[in-house]
Amino acid sequence: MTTIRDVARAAGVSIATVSRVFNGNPRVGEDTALRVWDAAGELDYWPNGAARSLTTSRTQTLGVLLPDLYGDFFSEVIRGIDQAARRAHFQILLSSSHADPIEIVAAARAMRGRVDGLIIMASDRGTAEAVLGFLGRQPLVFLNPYLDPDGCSAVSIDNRAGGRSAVEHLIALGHRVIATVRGPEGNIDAEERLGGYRDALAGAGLSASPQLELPGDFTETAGFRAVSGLLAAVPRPTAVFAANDAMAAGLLGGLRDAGVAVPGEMAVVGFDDIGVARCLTPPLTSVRVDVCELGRRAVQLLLETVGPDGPAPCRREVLPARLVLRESCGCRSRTELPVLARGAGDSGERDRI
Amino acid sequence: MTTIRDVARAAGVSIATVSRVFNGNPRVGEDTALRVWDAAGELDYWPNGAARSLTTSRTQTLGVLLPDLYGDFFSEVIRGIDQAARRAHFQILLSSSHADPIEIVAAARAMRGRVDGLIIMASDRGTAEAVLGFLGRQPLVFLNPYLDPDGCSAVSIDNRAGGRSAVEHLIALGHRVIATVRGPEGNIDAEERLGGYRDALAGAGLSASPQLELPGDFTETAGFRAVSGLLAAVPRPTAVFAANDAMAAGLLGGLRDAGVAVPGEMAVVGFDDIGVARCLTPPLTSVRVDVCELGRRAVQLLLETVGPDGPAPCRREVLPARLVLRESCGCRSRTELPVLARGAGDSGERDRI
DNA sequence: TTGTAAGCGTTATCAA
DNA sequence: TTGATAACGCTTACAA
Repeated sequence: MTTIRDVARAAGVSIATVSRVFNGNPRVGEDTALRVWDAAGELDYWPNGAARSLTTSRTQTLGVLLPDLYGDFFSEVIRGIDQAARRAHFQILLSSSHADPIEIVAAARAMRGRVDGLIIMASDRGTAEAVLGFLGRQPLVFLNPYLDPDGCSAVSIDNRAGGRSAVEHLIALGHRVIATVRGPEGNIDAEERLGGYRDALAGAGLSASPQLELPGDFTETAGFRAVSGLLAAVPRPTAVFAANDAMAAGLLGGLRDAGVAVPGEMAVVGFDDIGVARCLTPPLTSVRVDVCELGRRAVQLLLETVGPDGPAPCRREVLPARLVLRESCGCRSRTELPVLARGAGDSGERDRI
Repeated sequence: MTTIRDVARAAGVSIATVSRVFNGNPRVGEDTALRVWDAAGELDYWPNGAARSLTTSRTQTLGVLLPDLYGDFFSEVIRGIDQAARRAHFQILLSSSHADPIEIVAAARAMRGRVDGLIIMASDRGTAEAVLGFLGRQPLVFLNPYLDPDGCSAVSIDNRAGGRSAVEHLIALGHRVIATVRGPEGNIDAEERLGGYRDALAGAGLSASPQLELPGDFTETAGFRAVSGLLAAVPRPTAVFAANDAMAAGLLGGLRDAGVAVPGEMAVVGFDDIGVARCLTPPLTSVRVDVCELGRRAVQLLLETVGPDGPAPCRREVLPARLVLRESCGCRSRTELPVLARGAGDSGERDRI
């Protein structure tokens, strides 16, 4: 491994000068700088990150701790984080698939001295508490709706409003018995979405009922499995709100297999608006959230905190969630909005399309 | 920030002793060790990673460089890498969404001194070449079918065989005019899958034709858009092989909107077997690949290389791709295999279910 | 069993 | 504009 010393020797200067050149210090002679760049190129030298961060006590790295997350949601968060971090010349140290507080705290501890700050998504309240307790005072942004307002910053999605708008729409369409498929027990986002569902029912004077709140875990299979409970409920629901699109997709599959017409006999609404939502049959009405932006904002907030201006005051941001109407809720006929045309019109909203 | 010195002072020992305790060195008195742990706990001390890696010249970190990747594929690769890395007490420094060789090489360079090795997925051959050229001799595993057999290790999916088996199945079902929707231009996996398609046609004495090889970019929208070309081809194809499931989903959506019966008038096969494949209408026949395992194997190979036994010989591994039959290819009627039952039976093969 | 001290590859503070 | 040199926080011979 070539070090700064090798370059200094080759260029006939001191290591201080080489360091200056690589840090863009203007007080270096032009020809000297050129000699240094040449030597460095020749020797294929690049400053050692560990050594650099030891002296500067800045790592240019953000730690990212995520729970056990699947599919599009995960990739989009990371994409957003990665984009924003790279733009600011930060790297990201990732640790995902954490099941419990112990694991996530251990992972955070192992990042000591390697990161300038942490972005943490706690799957449930217990984890969030544990993290706050153990991690004391280091720059930290939660990817959660939550918490002690002045403990740290947080960005979240307006899950509650999103869930409410979905169910309110179903109510506006005339549905009176509306079921939901819940996310994992204890999951904060899932709880908020459920809260939105209940809010909407309460707002319309409809009563909630345990038999209408079917268990789920965010997987397609959970959606499939929920179908039997859905059809067994008395009175039988005419609409169902799934806490995410994977489960909504499972519902659509299961309902098709059971011979139940959607939206005729059962309206379905999902949450997340994943890419395949409009490819399902019928195209899935869902609540769109900009998960990528969620990641970007988290980085933004964290960089404000670790920035040169010293610790900025904590902030909380909530990103909107917007209902996207398609055919699975029965609000529009297919002929009104051919999918091909819609795909084109949507393109500005979804960068992957 | 508390350092080893603070702990030494508090415990009344030298810094060497503290270091020994934290490194599990057995030559430390039992009571001394206890005092050190106490002091460390009290002061909330944990060794600084940067400093540690500077002395040991080991970072316990793996660099991961990925191209612009979407959805389930991305999350699963990371999941696999993360799992295997954590098990070996390694962290991962991630940089994704790289569009071109310049970017990926720059990102790799910025990781100097911060990682013990690199896992790189090059989207196209140009990138792979560039990486090999610039990164010279540091432990490196490609997540690609590829390359200079003794330059470095590589793990890949048997895209070619997977594509071939999908198309051979269509041929066995009697289809004679079979189209494909290609992945992004230059993408290695996409090219291999296309190669498999062509192999199968050639093997059956069927002729390939440019008008049957529709352009695509791995997005649902590309699938939607491919429908018009598909239906315009003369003679009209009776089956289509999509280079990934997102595009296959788009095809299903587009064909439904166009009023073309699947599989009756058009059989459809995808690639990847993403979670929602069986929720589509009709359930999508696809080629299953264990993407998570791909990530795990990459870590395994890399750890062999950076391991204490010195640089192991380079290895190449190819993971199998297996056709999963569902209804979109018309090979089975729905009543034969109710989806609910299949979901249960499949559970051993797919950990998320 | 414990302590002293020499690095590891940088940056940054002095002088020159 | 440059060069010595002292940190940075840790590991690890080598001594005691």
